[in-house]
Amino acid sequence: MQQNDELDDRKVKILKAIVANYLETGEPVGSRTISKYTDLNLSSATIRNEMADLEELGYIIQPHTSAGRIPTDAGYRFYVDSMMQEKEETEVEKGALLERVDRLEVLLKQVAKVLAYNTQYATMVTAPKYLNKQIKFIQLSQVDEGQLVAVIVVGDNVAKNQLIKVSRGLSNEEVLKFNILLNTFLQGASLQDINLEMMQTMKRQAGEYAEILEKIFEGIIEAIHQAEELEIYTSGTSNILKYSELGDLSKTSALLETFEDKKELNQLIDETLKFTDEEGSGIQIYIGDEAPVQNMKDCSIVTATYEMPEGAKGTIGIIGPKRMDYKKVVSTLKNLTDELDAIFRKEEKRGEE
Amino acid sequence: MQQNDELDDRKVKILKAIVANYLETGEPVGSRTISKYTDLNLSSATIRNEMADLEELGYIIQPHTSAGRIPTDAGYRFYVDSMMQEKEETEVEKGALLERVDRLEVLLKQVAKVLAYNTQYATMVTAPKYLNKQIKFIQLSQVDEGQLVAVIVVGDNVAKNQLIKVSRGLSNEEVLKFNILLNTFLQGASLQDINLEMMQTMKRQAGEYAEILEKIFEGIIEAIHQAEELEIYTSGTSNILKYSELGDLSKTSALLETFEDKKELNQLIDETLKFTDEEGSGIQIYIGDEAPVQNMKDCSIVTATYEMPEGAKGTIGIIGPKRMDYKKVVSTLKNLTDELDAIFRKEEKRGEE
DNA sequence: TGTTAGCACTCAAAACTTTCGAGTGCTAAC
DNA sequence: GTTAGCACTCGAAAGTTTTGAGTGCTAACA
Repeated sequence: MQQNDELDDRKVKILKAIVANYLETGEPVGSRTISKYTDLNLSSATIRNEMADLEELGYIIQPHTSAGRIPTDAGYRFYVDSMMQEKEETEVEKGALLERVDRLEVLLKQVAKVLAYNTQYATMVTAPKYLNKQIKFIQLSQVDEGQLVAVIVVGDNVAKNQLIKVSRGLSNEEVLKFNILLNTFLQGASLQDINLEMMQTMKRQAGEYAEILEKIFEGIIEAIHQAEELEIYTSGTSNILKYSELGDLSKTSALLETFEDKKELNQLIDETLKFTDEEGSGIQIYIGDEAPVQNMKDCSIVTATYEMPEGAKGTIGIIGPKRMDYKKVVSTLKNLTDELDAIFRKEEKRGEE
Repeated sequence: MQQNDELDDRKVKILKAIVANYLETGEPVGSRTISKYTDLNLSSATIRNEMADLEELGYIIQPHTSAGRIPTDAGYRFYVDSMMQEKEETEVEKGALLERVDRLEVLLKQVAKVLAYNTQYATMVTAPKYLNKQIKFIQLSQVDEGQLVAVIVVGDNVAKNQLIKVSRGLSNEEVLKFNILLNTFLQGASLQDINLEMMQTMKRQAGEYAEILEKIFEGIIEAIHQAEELEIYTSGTSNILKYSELGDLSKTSALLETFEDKKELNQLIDETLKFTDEEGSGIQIYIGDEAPVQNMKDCSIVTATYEMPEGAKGTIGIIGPKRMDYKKVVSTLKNLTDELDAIFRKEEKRGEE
């Protein structure tokens, strides 16, 4: 059992018992309950004394006189920390969670869904963040008289196309010339290389085709966006209703909006990716005020990081009430990232054959 | 003023007043209120008699003895019908709702957002449903050693690409051969033409490249999906909390799920597109049980159809409480579709230059 | 000195009661 | 046909009582 500067073994045991009990029941827990709940064989009076100490130390609090105690954020934090140290692998039914799917997008949506279903909380999953953002390939082709398609491959995995309408058909020769121009300037260019000056130079050289070029640029800019801006998939947002202490409608509403808008979730993801190297498991827990998103101050967030063979990293997170089943959530999350890793490794092998 | 088989002018006037008043206040409306509210100059007692008749006819109902009356679905329906007949153009602030954007997807997301913001209800917008679903163009190119990209253009507006990893690089010649094979079989093919038999034949001809072909097929299948399966953009779902008679958490939750899952919304869209040709305005209103989606039985739905120059049609809808500001919603919706139409027309001209 | 039994006290939640008033239906008179 | 008047209904709001879980303190005990 871990030691703590201010907590002796007995207090630790009692605190844990309080938090565990509160997680289970959701009711403030009283001294008598703990007296029976633990194997300490202490009377309720003794527990009361200890509880008074724990309250003074800021780990638990009384919602009102004559009620039991509930954990403060610090109390939750203590509980979670010691839980993570113990690392007792709570076995959750494993495997077969994910169907085999081919497209990353579909897979990730499924991950979010499965996780939401298993935990009954709101979940989010981000696509992996690619690091290599060079333009690898760019090609213009004629679909038919008056319509062109530009294909741009950015980095290792993002391909983007842009349909372009033109007033007249181009000859094969013209298309070829165009492709040479594009490749000369853009192939291998890193995205920040593409600036206004370069665009101007290209336009000059393109002469009468400047207009088409303009549209291709649009396509490129979008491809950049897609490569940079993380896709975020959410699921189970309606679960928020189930745990949000109903009554405070405006907070619930704000939280739902955060999920709909998704922009704010980026903050959360940046935060998680920052810490991902340090710890092995890559699992992080934010309790209450620790959350980097304002609207989640009343929630707890558990996140995990997964990694693709190429090194791209993504985040999986669940957002629930502070009073959540941390053990189950953590182990479910672990399983899921393991499964993901397995799928990616298989995928890689398949590609190499 | 319209005539009705069972309602004389006075009853019509009273019914309308009841509905209008209830929409405003949300409170059951009593006889005294109506007596003052209308210009009929009748005492509350007379109104009471009329109200008793209207109740018997099923247009209004008393939530409990000693309360005022509220409209039934039939009452709402009557009100909405006569409102739509009158066609009084309630002027809502017009124009400048939509920023100019280039990509359809971005535009439609914005439409959903703007509408949600203006009405404070939940909204959904679908991408236009294209009718022409032939494969128009298909091309394979080599990105680099070991990676190919296949581009498939379906119909007029959907381009799809698929990255394909292969174990060895292909020569230019090989790529060329491949393209000839693909185009021979697939170009101009309507999507239902592509069947197992065709795939088998192609695979035989492809010989050692069968594996690559397999992946291209995957890409095609996805392109089909994307062309067929409507993208649905939703916004303002958190507004549901604001009007859902709070207390019935499970219904609210179910409704939120419907919006998250989106699959069920398809039913609604199919329904709206069916009726779109008949009426000029293309605006339809579903009240309560009229809704084709189970979870919306307690809501009203107002939908409008917009049309792209090529004839593709899409749906815009708002989902709110039965007690919604129909006039405002209808005119906002009209404005928005008008604006959309304008944008598309401009777009078309731009392309033709 | 740490533990415990006992007791007075607190206070939210639940259950019950009272009051209030908006609204009704009916009847009789205009 | 319309209206004034009146007894009646019943939900909502406000107030009251009861209940019981839980506390803190004190005094006694090992």
